[in-house]
Amino acid sequence: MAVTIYDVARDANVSMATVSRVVNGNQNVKPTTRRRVQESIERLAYRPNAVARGLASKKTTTVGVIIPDISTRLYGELSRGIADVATMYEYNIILSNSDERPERELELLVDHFGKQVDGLIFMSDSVSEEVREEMLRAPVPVVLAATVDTEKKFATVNINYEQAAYEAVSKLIENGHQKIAFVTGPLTRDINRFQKKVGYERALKEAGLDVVEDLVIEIDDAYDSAYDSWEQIEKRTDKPTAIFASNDHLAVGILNGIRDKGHLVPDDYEIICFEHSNLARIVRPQLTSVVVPLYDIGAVAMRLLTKLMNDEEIEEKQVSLPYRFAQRDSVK
Amino acid sequence: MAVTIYDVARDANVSMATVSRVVNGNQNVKPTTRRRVQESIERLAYRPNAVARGLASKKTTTVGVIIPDISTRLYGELSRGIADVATMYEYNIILSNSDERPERELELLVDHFGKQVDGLIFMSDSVSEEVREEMLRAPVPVVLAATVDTEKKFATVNINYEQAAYEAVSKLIENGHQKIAFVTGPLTRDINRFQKKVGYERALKEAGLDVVEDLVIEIDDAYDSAYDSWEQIEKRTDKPTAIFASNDHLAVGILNGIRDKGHLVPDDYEIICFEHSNLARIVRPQLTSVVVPLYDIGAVAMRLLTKLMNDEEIEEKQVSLPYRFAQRDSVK
DNA sequence: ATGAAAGCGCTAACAC
DNA sequence: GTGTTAGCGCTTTCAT
Repeated sequence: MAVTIYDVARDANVSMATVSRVVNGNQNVKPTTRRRVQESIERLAYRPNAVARGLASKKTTTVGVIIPDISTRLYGELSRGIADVATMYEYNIILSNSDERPERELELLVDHFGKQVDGLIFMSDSVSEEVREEMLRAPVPVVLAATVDTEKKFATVNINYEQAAYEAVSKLIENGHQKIAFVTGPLTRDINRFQKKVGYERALKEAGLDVVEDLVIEIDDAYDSAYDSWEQIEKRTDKPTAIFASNDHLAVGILNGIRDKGHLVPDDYEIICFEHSNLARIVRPQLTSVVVPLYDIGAVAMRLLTKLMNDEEIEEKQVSLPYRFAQRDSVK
Repeated sequence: MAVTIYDVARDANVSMATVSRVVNGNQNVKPTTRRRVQESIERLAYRPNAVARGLASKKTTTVGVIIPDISTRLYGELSRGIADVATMYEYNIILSNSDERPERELELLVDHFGKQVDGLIFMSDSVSEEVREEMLRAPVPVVLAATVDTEKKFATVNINYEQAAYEAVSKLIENGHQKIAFVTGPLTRDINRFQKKVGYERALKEAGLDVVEDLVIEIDDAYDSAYDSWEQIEKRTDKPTAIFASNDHLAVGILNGIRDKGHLVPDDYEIICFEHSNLARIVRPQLTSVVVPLYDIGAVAMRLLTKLMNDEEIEEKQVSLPYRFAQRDSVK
């Protein structure tokens, strides 16, 4: 049996309450008894049982993190931001992958709340009605990170994807392109449909260009899909001269597709994308892109959550972080 | 206040014990009362409190995962393997980043054990004496994943890095190279010093080649360091004609360094490396490499842990997984 | 098949 | 400044 607070109390000749006080840094303990208790703790190698503490205090110092897929660079980086701030505030993290499946997200929410997390950070490219309702019923604060909440009901941390997409496409238009493709993962995902695509179309319209549905190329969100898609795109009579890609691995797929066919970027085709990793700097030519501050989104989301958990006043629950453009070599 | 097992018991006109039985699927409940209890659970929206359950049962159905850095592809992939098997066996994961810092690893171990995890998976490129001792004292099973344990005291899941390095370097030798550099992250890390470097040297010796310390190029384990290092390497009078890199991002750094100077791979220099991500397939030329089954290492480690937690018989605690070579274009 | 009751290890009033 | 005591919400003997 592990040593408990009671064993320490007996050893130090004090009550459990006093031991509890020194363990929790309560000031109302005479220095001499504090020392005595600390010695007993040391000698017996006492380690507080966080589960018992959690039951008694109703705080677990644990937060839940529901994430689509931790093995991607995007969510790996985001998680690191969350984790570092969590460490700073002495929270542990229970991390679960949802694969963007609404039923799984729902299970996970119930599961995490059952584990009595003190708060939760949720990430997904779209939020189903059931998931939204479950989060609205949450017994603890919830923050959405890099996740679009069209109804503005939740605390969120994002960048303005719509505006960034608009600006990215506008650069391509300024360079004289008339036919610009938007290569994207599933448009069933809110972030693609209601943010990036909308920004893309707004840029086109404002420039007086036609919005051609055929130039919206919806594929699996994977490098290989993008690579393979180029062959199809190139065959078109009305093929694009520039590509706006939803993220960097898609962009690199297109880029390699183009180059492996013997064409040149940016001479024959220009490419711009959202950047989620160092991939954009690794490939040749390096990709011009919108740098998404993933780590910061995670960090700010976690910081926001700590405030919510402490019932602190929040000035603004919908945080929009700045992004920047990295001018590199895939756009002239 | 949340609804408790007691509320359900009163509502269904049974004792807490009976509610507990139906919640836990115990067969000793009359079907009619089972139904009645389930209806009450439904109506009151009762959700078991996992913390209370953990305190009473001494099982939290949570495992700890201590990992160097979740934002890297290597550990992201490894984690996903762990997480998927954990989900399969209905465990949650508490995930913490150590950045390979021994003091932090130690804190984390104590922290996780305090949270009463039922088991723990530990990853690190080297294991300090203090960390080793803490894990030996662990109150629950521990499995090392992708982590070298020279003394074979722990349950581990790995590939044979030494042999793989040996084979990789041998390929380069077969192609006629006499001066082969080993580009690696810090040699303070056991996996580099006692596995990969040893395999590299064994291949050299067996082929009757000199082992030149100058050709062991120890740098920060980062793309940019590798990229920058090429400039220095190239200046040497006794420069290598082939490179064996400790991992793919290092290899790509070297590759880009070489190409940006106007040289060709594999014509001027050949490169082979350990592969931890799809980066090796994304760059041009694609990298010939040793494919490390990261996902599987994670999955097998977690599976092993479940057996240990269930006191099942283990045939072999030191698991060595197969690896394979991907023959691509950076080696002729 | 069901219930009563004793904890699990700790926190948090409250009393002294 | 310190001790007493009543829970926190559940599991788990042990009776019946």
